Amino acid sequence: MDSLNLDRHSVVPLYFQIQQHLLQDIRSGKLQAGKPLPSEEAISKRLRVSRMTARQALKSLCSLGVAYSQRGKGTFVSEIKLEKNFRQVQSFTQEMEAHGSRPHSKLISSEVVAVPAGEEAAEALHLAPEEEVIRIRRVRVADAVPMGVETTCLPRALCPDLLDKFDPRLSLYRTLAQIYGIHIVQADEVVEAGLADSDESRLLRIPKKSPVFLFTRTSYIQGGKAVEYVKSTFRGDRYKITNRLGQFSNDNPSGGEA
Amino acid sequence: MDSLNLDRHSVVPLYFQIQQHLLQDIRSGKLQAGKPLPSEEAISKRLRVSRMTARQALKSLCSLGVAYSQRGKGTFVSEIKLEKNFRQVQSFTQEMEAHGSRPHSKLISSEVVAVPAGEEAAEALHLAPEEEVIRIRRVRVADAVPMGVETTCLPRALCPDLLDKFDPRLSLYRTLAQIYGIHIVQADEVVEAGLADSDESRLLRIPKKSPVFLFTRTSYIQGGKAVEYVKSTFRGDRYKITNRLGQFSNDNPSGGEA
DNA sequence: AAGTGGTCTAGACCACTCG
DNA sequence: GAGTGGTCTAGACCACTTG
Repeated sequence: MDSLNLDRHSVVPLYFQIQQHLLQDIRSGKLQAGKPLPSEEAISKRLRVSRMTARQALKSLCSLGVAYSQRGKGTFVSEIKLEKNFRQVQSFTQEMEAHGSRPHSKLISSEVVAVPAGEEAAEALHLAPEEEVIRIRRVRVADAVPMGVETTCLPRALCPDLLDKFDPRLSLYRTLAQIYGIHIVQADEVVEAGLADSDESRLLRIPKKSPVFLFTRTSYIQGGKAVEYVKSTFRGDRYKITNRLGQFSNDNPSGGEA
Repeated sequence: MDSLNLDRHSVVPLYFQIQQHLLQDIRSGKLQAGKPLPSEEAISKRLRVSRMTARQALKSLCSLGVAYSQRGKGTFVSEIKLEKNFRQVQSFTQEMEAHGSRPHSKLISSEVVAVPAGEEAAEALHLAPEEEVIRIRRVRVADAVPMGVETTCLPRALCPDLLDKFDPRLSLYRTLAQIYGIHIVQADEVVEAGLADSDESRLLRIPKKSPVFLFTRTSYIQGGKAVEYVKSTFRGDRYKITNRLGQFSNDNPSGGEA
């Protein structure tokens, strides 16, 4: 806390400089789990910022999950490790890279098709009748091991020339962001447990009726417009799901009593 | 917006009264998806609160996921439905009730045991050597259909007389909260896809080698202390997982560019 | 140029926890 | 009673978007 020199002319907000500094102290162990962080008053006085700015720094640590506040007591370092790889909206590519594996994909097919009304994909993407979608079917591979089969549908209107510009071995999400400015920020996902059919077992090189995950995912951009509908099958013997549940952002003055 | 009378002497914070009012307008359709919410200025002037208070109301809507802000443009109603039942930290009981089913449980066994060091449960709960845990094994039932088998471990030190006071047919989480003041606020969960063994298939009344989910869950209270370790097996034909991914709480001034 | 959200200040009163 | 976080005020300057 002492050694921090705030740069008051930086474009980086003061509260963010403070947040980063505290985060560093937590990671380095200078601030230990369960111990109180400096109070709003203390930060305010020592760094000569207003209390609201100090408060914003502390609250941002809370919403990151590395701290928690108790009225009348203080703000404390959480014992929960943040650094682990929990599930976010991310492509297979990002997920595998975060996990230390080298991902790539084998293209099975890619096409432009008109989805009949009533089909799941048309429902999920709110397509107009007979609106065209781009459909890409790929085998997802990590470190030369086939992990899953994935079929992605995107409304053609959003990315008309995707099939010309997209190298199907690379990350679709990165391509969408770089070329079309489409940033997926949220996804709804249904996971089922099932058995591999003959097609899947051949592509994934596993015995028929092996246990598999069946994913159905709809992805959204900021504001909630659906831009992607994906169905995929992943190997149960090589793939597992890691979730972190809870951690409500309690903007509820009751503090979340139930 | 017009008809709102703020109660300035209520214990309910002003920002929360405003938030609730806007939430109602969104749910009723008076404020439609994609349309701008009243600006901070507008709320501030019309309701005669400071701009920071108006801002807090709007930001709380953002962190609930029902709105999003764009610098220089405004704050808009998100198209994403919030009302759906997404996965939170909740007991089987709560999950089934939210889904409209009547849950109960059949006790298979309950005991106090000393967990050998090195075992998974001891690791997850950070138990001292030879520390005792309470272990409860139950079949989870929804509307008379057996859904899964669940084995829960809790450090005995936290709830010494749990086995006397807990009706195993009811919600464990509710009992922990009511009797011991233990509020589980977060959980880490690993999900695997597998096949039912003979024991599980008998208890769940499904064929052997049916597809199942295998859950391993560690639950935490505020501050990150682990209080529960659960392993469970759920039917793949009757149970599915619904997740909402993403929705970062961006306390990052960059706005989350990647 | 006008409107918007993002940040910041320097105060204030309150309810809560703890010694 | 001293210290803490929760709420609130009435201003301010900035960067950004849009017409």
